[in-house]
Amino acid sequence: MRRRPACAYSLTRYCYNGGELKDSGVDATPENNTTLKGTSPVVPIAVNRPCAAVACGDCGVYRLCVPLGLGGGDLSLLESVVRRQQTFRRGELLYCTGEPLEYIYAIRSGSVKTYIATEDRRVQVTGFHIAGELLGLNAIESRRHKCQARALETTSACMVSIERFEQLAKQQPAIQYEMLKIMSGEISHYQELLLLLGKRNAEERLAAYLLSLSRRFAKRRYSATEFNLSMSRSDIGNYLGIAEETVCRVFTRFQEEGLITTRRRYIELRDIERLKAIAHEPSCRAVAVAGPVSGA
Amino acid sequence: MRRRPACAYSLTRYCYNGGELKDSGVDATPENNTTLKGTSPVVPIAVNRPCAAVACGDCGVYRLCVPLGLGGGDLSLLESVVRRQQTFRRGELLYCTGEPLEYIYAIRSGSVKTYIATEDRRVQVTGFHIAGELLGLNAIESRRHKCQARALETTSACMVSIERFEQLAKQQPAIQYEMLKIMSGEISHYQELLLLLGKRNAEERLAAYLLSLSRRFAKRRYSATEFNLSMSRSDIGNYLGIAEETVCRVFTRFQEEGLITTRRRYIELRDIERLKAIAHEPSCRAVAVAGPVSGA
DNA sequence: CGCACTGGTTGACGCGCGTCAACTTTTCCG
DNA sequence: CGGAAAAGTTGACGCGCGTCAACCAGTGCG
Repeated sequence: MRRRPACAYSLTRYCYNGGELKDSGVDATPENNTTLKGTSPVVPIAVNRPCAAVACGDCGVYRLCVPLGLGGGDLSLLESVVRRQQTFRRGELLYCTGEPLEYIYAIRSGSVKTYIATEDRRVQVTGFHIAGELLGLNAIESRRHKCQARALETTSACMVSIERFEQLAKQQPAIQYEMLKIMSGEISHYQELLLLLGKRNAEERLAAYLLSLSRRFAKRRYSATEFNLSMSRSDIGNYLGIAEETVCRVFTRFQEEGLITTRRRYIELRDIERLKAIAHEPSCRAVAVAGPVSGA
Repeated sequence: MRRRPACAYSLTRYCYNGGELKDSGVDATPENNTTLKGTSPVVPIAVNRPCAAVACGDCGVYRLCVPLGLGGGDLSLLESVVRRQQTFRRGELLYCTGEPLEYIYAIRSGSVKTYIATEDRRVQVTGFHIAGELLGLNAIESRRHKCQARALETTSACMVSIERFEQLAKQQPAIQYEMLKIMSGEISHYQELLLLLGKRNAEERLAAYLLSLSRRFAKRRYSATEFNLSMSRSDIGNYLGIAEETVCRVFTRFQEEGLITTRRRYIELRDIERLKAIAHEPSCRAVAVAGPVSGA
């Protein structure tokens, strides 16, 4: 019952500095796509870029604005709640475990990872968040952040004061209800992730991961088939519960099979259908759509 | 890249009938604790029992009632929303994936498992829910249930009409805010579970699992050190992402080490401190408490 | 009472993937 | 520009745990 070797070595592996980095500005973005030798010509549009702020209509907070009737002109009510966006550089913390909850963050551009750290120096990345997504929702209960959030690249976020938000929400149940819906969706997301971690092997996890990213980019009007990963192999592995080396190996295998093309953080999905088959995707959708249907 | 054996065999393993059972009434509850030969005498109080309804003050819905000022006498407002409890027998479904969301369930006694099933016949148990906990929250966004909920034993639940609840919530933002908090807590719970599935070995998972159950029972005024598991080894393994046989083996090892005593579904925690050490529990608490503190 | 069935337990075996290590490529910064 | 550190890649090796299978212990039913 004493510590088994499996854990002893984990200690070194997950002894993690939290990804602290000197800001290197924009990373790995193939501004110079010419570095890609021999692969298909890169379509010059729609690849996700840092610093390309999404339009309000593509933004996660949009769903919070609409019920206030702010879709059209008057933004003054919302302005009173939203503190204009702040920019975080790569490696900067948005918030830290244990800190009192002050803001909900809505990412306008860039990307962020959230992670929890245990005292024994292990880390679990709990999510990657891209433009249009919300951060900090799981702190509402305890009033303190339960994870760290760190910018993976230069990131701009709208900060919604939780205090003012609550005042507003008291007058406007609709806005709060939208919030409920977002959180409900988040719970479903985590449940699917559980399935991934509990029942899938490395290939299935990575295929599902790539497709999930693809879908989220598509929703934000970025290309669904080629994008730059802002997170390292190590972060991906940590998130999916597999070793960094396994991520590499599977990516290599995928590439040999013609499923994807990678060059460091740039990735292109070349056979989405087969990726879906590996990830059991059709199944998931079928299940979601299935079931007896009646009104409301 | 073609299906690997690992998955092929999984198919049989997780080909699951969903736990359908003829109702056998109360299961495995050692009414006859005399069947325990040679172990320490069983304390006759406070072991969790099926059909022992919790008091309102220990119930998860209590937090929904208070903001309405119903703590004291007038329950009429709440009565308009809560449909008096319904009883489900072991193996019965409370709701099914794909069904339109009609009720939020508050468990008054008994226990329920929730699980998602993929088309390829694999199953992931996403949670066990005991008296005082809420079910169905993750369906609010999609208006359809995203998982199945099945009674593990005879279970009584208060059913809150989601429609009436929403009407009420429109007039009473406070009640909705309580809901937000509950869901926020649920998200945190899933994040911890992710850590468990992604970074822990079988012993760590099971130790954490037992302690989590213990804490939840204690919160509901049941014994924290001895209780009856209403779920099978197979369900536990599924939930924790390990094989049923591994659950058995680890339980056996724990027992040999004097950490627990088990006899089928009855379990007694005999050395909570060492269990916590295995589960890295002190760490978790330390982290939760740590961090710079200021007001609000 | 005895058979069937479900749930739980234990042993044998082997594979997926974690670990370690060596190496390459890219990025960083004086 | 040049050295160092970080990130990524690849190969070798072995262990934790999943799988298979046999068996035991309750429980229900004819």
